[in-house]
Formats: sequence, C-alpha cells, structure tokens
Amino acid sequence: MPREALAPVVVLGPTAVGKSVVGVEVALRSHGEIISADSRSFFRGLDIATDKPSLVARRGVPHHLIDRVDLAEGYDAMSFRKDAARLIPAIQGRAHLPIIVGGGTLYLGAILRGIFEGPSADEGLRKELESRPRQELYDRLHKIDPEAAAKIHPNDRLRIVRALEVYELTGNPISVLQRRARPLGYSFRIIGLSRERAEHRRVIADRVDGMLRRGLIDEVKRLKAKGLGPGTQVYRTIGVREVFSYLAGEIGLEELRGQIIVNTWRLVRRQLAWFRNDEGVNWLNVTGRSVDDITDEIICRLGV
RNA sequence: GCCGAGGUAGCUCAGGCGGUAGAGCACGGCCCUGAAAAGGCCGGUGUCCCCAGUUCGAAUCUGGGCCUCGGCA
Repeated sequence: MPREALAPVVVLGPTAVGKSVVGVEVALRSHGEIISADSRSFFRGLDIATDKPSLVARRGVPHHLIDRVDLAEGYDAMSFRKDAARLIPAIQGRAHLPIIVGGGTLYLGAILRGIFEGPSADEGLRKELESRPRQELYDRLHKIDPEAAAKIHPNDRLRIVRALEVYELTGNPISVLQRRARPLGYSFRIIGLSRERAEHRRVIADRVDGMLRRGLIDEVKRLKAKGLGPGTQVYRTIGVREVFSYLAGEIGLEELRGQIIVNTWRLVRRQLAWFRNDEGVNWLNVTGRSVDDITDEIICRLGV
C-alpha cells in the first residue's frame, strides 16, 4: 500500500456530534485503528460520564489510549503527543490506517498545532504560586516575560501560573519556548463533524438522560469512595462535579440533569470556537444523516 | 370570599420619593501552546401584567381589572 494512503486521518468535532460511531465505521471500511483524542476517555473507570464507546460499540476495531491511565493519575497534552507519535507509525507498520478520533482541543492542538518542549506540571510550585495575590503574579510575569503578559489577561490565573512555572523551572520565558512548537510531522487529513444546533441540543439532552439511566450517579459515587475529589484531574469532568454537588444535597435530580446539559453545551461552544481556527479542516454537516451516509462521504473525500 | 405579598430580560430577582432600567445564571462571540470536559475576556437581551387617571413626562404616584403565591375561612 502506498504510504500516502496511510496518512493519518483525524475525525474531530464537538461533543455528542457522533464522532465515535462514525470513527468505528470509517475504520471498519478502511482497515483503520482508532487513536482516541478524547480528554476524558484516557481515564480508566470513567465510562458513563465520558460516554466511552463500549466494547460492543467498538466492533473489534482497536481503540488506542482509551483507559490509558488510572483515575488518580495524570495525563497531559505532551503525553498524548508522544503516544500519538509512537502509535501512528506502529499502526502504519501493520498497513493499517491511523484514525484519530476526538474533541479534546488541547490534545488535538498538541499534534496539529504543536506544543513546546518544556516542564510538566509541578504541583508543589503551582500551589505556592496560587497562594499569591493575582496582581503580584501578573506583575512578576510582566517583568520576566512582557510578551506573554501582553497575551494573557490579568484575571487568567491559570495561564499566569503556568508561565511563571515554566520560567522558574527552565529560566526561559514561556513565550520564547512556545515559538519553537511544531505540529507532528504528518500530513493529517482532517474531517470535522458539525451539526445544526437545535438537533445537537436534543442529542445532548438524550445523551445526559441516557447517562443518568445507566448509572452516572453510582459511577461517581465509586469514584468518590476512592477519595477522588476536587483538585484531581477527573473531578474537572462534566457530570462529575455536578453529581458531587447532588450527593452533597446542594441540587436536586432535575437540576443535576439541567446543569450537565448546560455545561455540555458550553463545552460544545468552546470546542467549536477552537476548531473554527484550525485551517485545513474538511467540515461535514451531519444533521439528520445516517452513520452509513456520513461514512460514505468521508471515505469518498479521503479516497481510501 | 377576606387579609397579606407580589407580577420588571429566557430563568431567579434587585431597583424605582416621576426623566423609559440592572445583577447572577442562561444565550451569543472571542481567547487559548504540558490542568483544556479546564481557565479567561467581551456583548445583546425588555410593551417593567393590562386599562384609565394625574403630569411636560409614569415602569415608578392614584384608581380599576386580571393573574400568581401564602394565610384565614
């Protein structure tokens, strides 16, 4: 098979647009293997909250990076990039097509836009920095890296802390390191799935109802029993925080459902805003179309 | 039926001793380089329940009506 035919495919799009199902179908028809780029499916034990495709739904197609790490562990964009850099040639080596499927913006960004070489998160340092007043942190950043300070809003504590962390650990301003970031060296063929808003909202409501029916609350209870709470990476997952608040008696069942739906929708909007900036995305409106129909068109566009 | 409270943004409500309104959330847009399903920034939203009166001017004052929620019957 010619190497060009195995150039990795990316299927991206907002949450609940149908990427997983379509990804499997495309893989079945093209000898593909899937690399998940879903920022929460990396974690073992978070199945319902992330709407992880079941083994049945995977239909025998290999799904890499799903359940990659334990709930209590961390995973980040650079880890993903390294995993992808290792998996893509391995899959191609089997004469299979690598298909990256997901909507994790920073994770996709790490391979499509690039990410700089630098230190990973240093919890101790972050804690220390976070205890300082915001203005002080911003002033310090302004002194050591005016370029980064100009880009980061004074209220964006997260990014200010990250920039200071990088400087503390490397002695280099983050803005200098960021300039060296490069995409992974493949000619990715990027398909973006989109859906009209009214339908998308209905799908999200159905999906949330399904999660609650399948035992979202119990799943989060198990997670809580393991001592995973605020401050952990998985806690920052839509559906987890809301159930914690429900279990604490702060909100009722109806409010729980409503909040998860609203927060999912806000995520969708942020994902769309991010992806809109990506050049080279081949957008496909899937509103009202069947999986087969969508897959036909993708296969046709890819010529695989 | 009587008494009380109230009807202001999609929702919850603030304000208003007369000069046509506001907060949070929702909603929309934007930013994003090792936390990203996270974090941050910006922006609309309106017969101020209806009708009449007073007034240069009423969402605000007065009267009537309608509706909602309590309490008493």
